[in-house]
Amino acid sequence: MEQKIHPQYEARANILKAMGHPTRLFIIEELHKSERCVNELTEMVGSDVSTVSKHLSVLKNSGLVLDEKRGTSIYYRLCCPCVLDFIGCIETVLKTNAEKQMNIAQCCGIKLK
Amino acid sequence: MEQKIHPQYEARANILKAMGHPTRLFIIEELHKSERCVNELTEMVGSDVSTVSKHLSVLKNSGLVLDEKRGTSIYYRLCCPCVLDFIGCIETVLKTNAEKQMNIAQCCGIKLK
DNA sequence: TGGCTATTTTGCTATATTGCCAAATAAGAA
DNA sequence: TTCTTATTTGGCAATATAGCAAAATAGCCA
Repeated sequence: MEQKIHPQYEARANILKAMGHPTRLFIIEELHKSERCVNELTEMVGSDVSTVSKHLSVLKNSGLVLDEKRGTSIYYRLCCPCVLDFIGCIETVLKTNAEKQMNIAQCCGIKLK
Repeated sequence: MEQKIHPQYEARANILKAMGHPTRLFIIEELHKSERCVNELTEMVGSDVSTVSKHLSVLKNSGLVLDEKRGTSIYYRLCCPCVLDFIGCIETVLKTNAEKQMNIAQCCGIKLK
């Protein structure tokens, strides 16, 4: 039986899956601005520190971030800043969808603000 | 209580999540080459047609693909081909990780083929 | 109409993810 | 050493996802 979906797709999907969570996406963007320790990120995210730690571990396992211990804290930073280039395209998708919905609404005679 | 993670991140994460599955990633790449109907994709993927249909519905709901009925078949095509630009960066991440692992192995005196 | 083809939906089970709490770990300061 | 801070881990419940098979739906053609 032929293997149709190659391991290559698994590897790529893992990275996209790691990015596919609002909190992790937020963290990625934050780390794009500057490195941060768990404590700081927890403050920004607003959920339990263990939750943030687990999100960071997902990002680390997928190879998207690196960590470095300095003093009493562990600082995380983005491994490949190019992942932020995705956002532009994603915004294009979102905009396209929004416009599509607007057109549908207008065709139905619904007035939008 | 301040809302820390904005809806914007939810929307973006949804698109990344939709891409974060090996089969769906395969389908996206296939649709990048040319539009395809469910039948053709099912053949290529090698799993049940209902499974492929569900994956396509995920991609459609996230706005990544469009469908058009022609004759008895429904043809899917990529909405925003730019999503394929991600792959280059993802490969960079994967390559970086692979090299990191190789270095670790070499430091441990493990010989690689 | 009935049969055929293409696709989607539903029902189901197995598995994975999320997020919180509490406990464990690590390391610096007193 | 004990106290404190920073982070990770384990346990657990709620929720979401994946994939198959069967049933339902839609549209074409004789």
